Amino acid sequence: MDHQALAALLFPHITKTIADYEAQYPPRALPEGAVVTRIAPSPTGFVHLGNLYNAIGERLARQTKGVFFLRIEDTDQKREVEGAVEALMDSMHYYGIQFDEGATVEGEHGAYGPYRQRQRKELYQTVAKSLVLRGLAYPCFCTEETLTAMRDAQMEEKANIGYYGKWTNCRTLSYEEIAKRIEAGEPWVLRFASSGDPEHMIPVQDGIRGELRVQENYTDFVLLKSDGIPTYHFAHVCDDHFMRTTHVLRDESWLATLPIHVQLFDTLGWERPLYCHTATLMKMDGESKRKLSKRKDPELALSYYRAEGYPPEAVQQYLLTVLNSNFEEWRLANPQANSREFTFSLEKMSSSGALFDLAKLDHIAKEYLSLQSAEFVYEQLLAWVREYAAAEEAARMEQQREFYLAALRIGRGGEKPRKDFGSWRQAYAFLSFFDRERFVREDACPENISPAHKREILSRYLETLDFADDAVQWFNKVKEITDAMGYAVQVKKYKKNPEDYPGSIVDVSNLIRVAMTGRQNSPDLWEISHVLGEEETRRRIAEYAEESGDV
RNA sequence: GGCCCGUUGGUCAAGCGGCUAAGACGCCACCCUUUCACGGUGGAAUCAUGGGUUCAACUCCCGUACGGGUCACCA
Repeated sequence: MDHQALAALLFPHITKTIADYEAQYPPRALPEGAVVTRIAPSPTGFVHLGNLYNAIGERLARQTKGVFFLRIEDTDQKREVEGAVEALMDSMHYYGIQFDEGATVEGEHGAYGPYRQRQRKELYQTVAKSLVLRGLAYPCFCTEETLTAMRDAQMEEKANIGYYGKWTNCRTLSYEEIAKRIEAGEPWVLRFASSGDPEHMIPVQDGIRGELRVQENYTDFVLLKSDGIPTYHFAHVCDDHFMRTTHVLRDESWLATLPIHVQLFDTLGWERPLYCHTATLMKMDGESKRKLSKRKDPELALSYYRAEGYPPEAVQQYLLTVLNSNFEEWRLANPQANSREFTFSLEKMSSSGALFDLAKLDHIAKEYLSLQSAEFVYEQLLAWVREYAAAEEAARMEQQREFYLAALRIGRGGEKPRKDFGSWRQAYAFLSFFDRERFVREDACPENISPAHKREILSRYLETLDFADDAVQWFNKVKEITDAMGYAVQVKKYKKNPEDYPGSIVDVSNLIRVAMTGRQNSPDLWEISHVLGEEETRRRIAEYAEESGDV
C-alpha cells in the first residue's frame, strides 16, 4: 500500500502538518504545577449536575494559577439544540463559574481556539492524515447493515464485539479498490488500525483512583465519521493535546474507552493528561441504585435547583460535600467563610458513586440561608417569586418591602438563627401567613382543647391583649390565662401529672399560634403580632374564636 | 455475555497493618426554653463474604456474591 497516495486521495485539501499546529499552539507558559482543565459539554440544551460537578476543575485551575476553559463538543449534529451554548453559559454564570478562555455566546476568546469542535475540522484531518501516512488509519466502507450483521455473528459465536482481527473487512482493501469506491461516491469512515493486544495491560495514572491497569485497545475504532467530523475519542485527544490540557475531569463512564484514548496519545507521541474519573451520582430506584437519568430524574437538570429556588451557593456546597470528603470538616471549622476559599484536592474525591441526598441538600441550604441578611433573603426571594411563582404576588411583595423585611428579621441575625427554609419555594410557603391574601389555617387546634375552651381562651386573650406590653408582660398574661383555665403553666408539672390538667401552656400557646399563623410551627408570636399589627392580629384571633368546625 | 469500576451504619463518609472503627445528614430520647425553632447532651446503627499473607487486617493478595458502568459513524 502506498500510504502517501492514500493520504492524498483521502485528504486532498489538507496541506498543513502536525508541526504547523504544534507551532500554532505552543505549550503554555504557566507556573510549575499549574492545572489546565476544562469542561467540554455537548450542546444538547440539557445542562446537568455533571456539568457543574466537573466545573470544580475551576477550583483546581484557580488554586494553581492555571487555566480553566470551555470547549463545545458539537461533533454530533443530530443532537445539537439551538441556544444550547447560551443555556450553558447562563447556568455557569448563575453558579459563579468563570472561564479564562473558550467558547462564548458571541464567539470565543483565547489563543488555543477555535473552541467549537466543528470549527476544528482541518486540525483533526491533519492529524488523521498523518496517521494514514504512517499506515495507522484506513478508510472503511462498511454499512450499518454489515456492521449489525457482524455484531450478530459475533454474539452468535460468543466473540468479543467490535471491529478487530478477522472482522476487519476494509483493513486490507487495495488502493485501487479504495480509489474506485471513493470515486463512486461511497461514504467512508476513517478507522484506526490497531495492533493492540488485549492480553497486554497498560498502567494509567488516575488522579482520583490511583493506578489503573487497562487492557490495551485492540479494536479498529472510528476516528472520523463519514461527514469528516471526528468521534469524541479522536477529538478529545487532538484537542486536549493542542489546548495543552493537563487534567481531564470526566465521569467514570469514560473508563471503558480509556484504552482508546491512551493508545491514541501514545501512538501520536503526545504526553497524556492526568485523567480524573469521577464517580457517578446515583439515585435509589425502588430496591436498587442506578445512575441519575435525564428522563426520569428532574434533579439531574441544573434548572431544577433554580426552579426550586435552592441558592446556587448551597448547591455548590452540597456538591462539595459529596465530592470532597474533607469539605464538611472545613465548613464546620469555617462556618462563615466563602466556600471558594476551601482548598480542593483530587485525592479526597470519592471513587464510588454516591446516592443523591436531597435531605442533606436541604440541611446545607437551611444552614446557609440562616446566615444571610433579611435584605438578601428578601431580594432573592422576590426575584424567585417573580420568575417562578406569580408576577402579581411579586408586585405585592415589592409594595410591602418593609413589612417583609420585618417578617424576615424575626429570628435572624442572632447567635442561633432559625432555619426555617432552604429554598425560595420553601421560604415562599413558609412566609404565607404574613400575607393576608395567602393566609390559610393548615393546622388544627391542639387536640386536647375543647371547642368551649378554645373560644374562652381566645376571648380572654383578646381582652387582655395590649400592644404596649413588652414580651415579658405579654407572656405573663398568657400564663395567667393558662392558669385561670386550669391548664398547667409549667410543662414539667404537666408531664408529671398529665391527668390533673386538660393540657399545658404548650397547648394554649399553640392554640394562639394556630389562630394567628394557621400553623403549630412559627417564629416568636409576640414578634409576629407586631409585624402583623394590632388590627390584623385581633381580626385573626377573633375570627378563629368564632370558627367552630375544626375540632 | 466480554471487559472495567466499586462495596465501612438508612445516607455521605474518615481510616491507609495494631483505635473502645472519627465526623455529618436523618432518626430516637433527654435537657434548655414561655410556645415554635435554634442549641446542647446522649442513643440505636457499619467494615458484603470465604480463603490466604502476617505476631496482628476495615486496611495487603486471591476467589465469591452483590451493585454500577460500558461494549455506536452519541458524547
